[in-house]
Amino acid sequence: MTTEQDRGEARCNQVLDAAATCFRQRGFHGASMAELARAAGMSVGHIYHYFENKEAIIAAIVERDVAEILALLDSLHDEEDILQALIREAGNEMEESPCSDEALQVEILAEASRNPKVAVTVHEGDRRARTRLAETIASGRARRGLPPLADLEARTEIIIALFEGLMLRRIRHPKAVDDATIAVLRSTLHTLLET
Amino acid sequence: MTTEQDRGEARCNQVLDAAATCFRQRGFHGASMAELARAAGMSVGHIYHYFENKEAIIAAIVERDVAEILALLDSLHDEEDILQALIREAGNEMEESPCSDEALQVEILAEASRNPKVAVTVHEGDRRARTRLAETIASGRARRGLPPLADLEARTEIIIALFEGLMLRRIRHPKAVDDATIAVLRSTLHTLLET
DNA sequence: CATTCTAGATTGAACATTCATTCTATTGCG
DNA sequence: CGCAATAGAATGAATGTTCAATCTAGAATG
Repeated sequence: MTTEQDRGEARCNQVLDAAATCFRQRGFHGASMAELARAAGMSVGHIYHYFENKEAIIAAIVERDVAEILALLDSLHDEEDILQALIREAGNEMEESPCSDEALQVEILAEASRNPKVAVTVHEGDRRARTRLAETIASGRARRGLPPLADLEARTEIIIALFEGLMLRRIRHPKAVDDATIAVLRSTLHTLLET
Repeated sequence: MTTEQDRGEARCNQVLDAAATCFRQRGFHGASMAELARAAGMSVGHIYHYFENKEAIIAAIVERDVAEILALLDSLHDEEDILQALIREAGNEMEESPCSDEALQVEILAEASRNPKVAVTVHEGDRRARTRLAETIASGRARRGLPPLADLEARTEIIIALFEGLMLRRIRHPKAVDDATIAVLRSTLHTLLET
């Protein structure tokens, strides 16, 4: 039973991995099921053995994305100095090569703006993410012996906005990365996190 | 001749206004030409009298968007205190009702991430926008008697990231608007613009 | 003035293509 | 052998675009 479940799950992931690639390149509605099938190394008809329809695949991709973001936030708890790790990571994120996930992220947001089911997942995922980030920041400050913030949620919101804006910058201005910009970013985060 | 040009332009704008509405609701590739025609009050075939194909309509919408952003930046020059106007406007933007243009903005970015022609327009528009914003900030500081910034471009980049992130927040967390968040936003912008 | 003509504007059905999904036949495995 | 996994052609619907037919408005004519 476990082996069969594993195999089923592996096949689902095979589809989803392929779907993520196709969706990233072509968008949710530009990528056809035929393309997904090719990329997954599976027949078109067989995809429907694992997913009810294309919309179910889209929903699964969105949920996966939410889970990844939450896992990333979780990993911050392992850092000795959480605040420094956040600041460091922001700069590192900015230096990432542009072939990462902003295309898929933007597609998810575009879909959320017009598909109520996706919007629900995105909103719930966001609620959990910002709660977790707020806790993480509070925890990091406590470790540093800094006083609790009265405006913790507000600062969290602005920090998230900044991170999300940086992602968009990678589409609009892919060459934005330089030392000065990273320095301003880190200084801004320092103000938001450590003062 | 002028009247005919005007009529042609009016008809083009009729199509583009309708297209913007349909694209906002359904996305570039979810909205059909039949829907655009209905919304424009024009026959499907006649749209092709004004635009070569659907892609030309998409391109025109993107260019329109770029022009609007640049016009908005231009209007800042009329302010007595440019820096304060920027800070004030940021808070006002945040308070906007969520039925504004983030859906179309995100769709444009999604398209730019996978359509090279749109990407060129978006990149060029961004280059002009950030140049103009940097000049505006420099001008605002000069009016205040503040010293020029060595890291002007870097600060501009982070400010743009923040504005763009706020737009995404309207999709992910539509209820984010409260006084505390606006206060943090304005404080952050104060640091970036006025110190 | 009424009628006719002409050219441009306009329509929407037709067309060819593509799509998401279904379903029958085949394959693989225990 | 029987059942589950799998393939891919078939299906019906939807799409972007074309094009022949029709409409409209203004000029020309008697």
